Amino acid sequence: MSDELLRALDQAGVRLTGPRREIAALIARRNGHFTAADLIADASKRRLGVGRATIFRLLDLLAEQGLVERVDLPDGRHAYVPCEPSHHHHLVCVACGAIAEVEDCGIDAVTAEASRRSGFSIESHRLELFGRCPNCRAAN
Amino acid sequence: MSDELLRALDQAGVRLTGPRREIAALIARRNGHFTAADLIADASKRRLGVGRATIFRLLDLLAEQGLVERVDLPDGRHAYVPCEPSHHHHLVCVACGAIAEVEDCGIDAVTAEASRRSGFSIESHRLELFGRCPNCRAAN
DNA sequence: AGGGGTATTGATACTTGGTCTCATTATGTG
DNA sequence: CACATAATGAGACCAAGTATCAATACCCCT
Repeated sequence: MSDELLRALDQAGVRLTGPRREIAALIARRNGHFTAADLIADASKRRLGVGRATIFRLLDLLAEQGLVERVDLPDGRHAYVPCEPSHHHHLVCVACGAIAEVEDCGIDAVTAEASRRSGFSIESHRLELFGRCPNCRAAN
Repeated sequence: MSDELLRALDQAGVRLTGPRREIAALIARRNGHFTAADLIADASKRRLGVGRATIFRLLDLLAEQGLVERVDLPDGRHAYVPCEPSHHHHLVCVACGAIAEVEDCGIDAVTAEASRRSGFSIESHRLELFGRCPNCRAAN
């Protein structure tokens, strides 16, 4: 539900405005990833009268809070996925767009090894995994 | 040198045209990553008369051959990095833009673990590491 | 070496994803 | 309940990339 997003925004000290509530609801009723264009289309379909800019602004805010994250799909498009604010990575189903989160499962060893070999100090990383979710596998 | 890029393009059966040679030379004389805009600026500074579209088209071609790869920088911009065609990942220096390549060093274990936990079958992944190269570390 | 089919080119228009500005409106604090 | 201030929507703008298309340049063939 969108309550969770709204609660977190409230925590963050931003105003809980009408448009923000509406956009949060749009995000909540999608599952898996979505693009900014999806939200814009949803909003205009329902004649919510919220502006393009407001949608992008809310996405920025949510991203700052770690409630949403931007992933770059293999085809070059960008999508946003709602998620927990802790550090983690995403598994994206290339067939249906479903998302799963995986917490760290050994990446640190990889970054340590890369650091050792290259002499770089590593500050951050980005890992995205693409594949097929159990449902889509079952459906062939 | 740009010869390597040109040779590879020749292998791939594309025509070795004047504009392509010139753009390849521009790429070769950069080190580390660059954006399409960088190349466009280079080209116009030297009055090469090559069109915007041609630059993007060559980048596509090079990307198809795996001679160049697109990375998404942490700030959201896109850059291209020249690289070997084998599967690997990039270490990007956030200070100077230098690039190092690391071959697989344990990622497979991570993807296997993620797959086991989530039930997804994993087809591909993208890993980018950001940090500081030895030079920039030395320079504080 | 030269002709010619075809890949490639540059110009330009367009699209997509996102940001900026600014006058108007809504929020929540006191 | 008033008011300072955050947030909004409209629309211009920007950056990165794609599509179209007539003109050009490769390079294969002989």
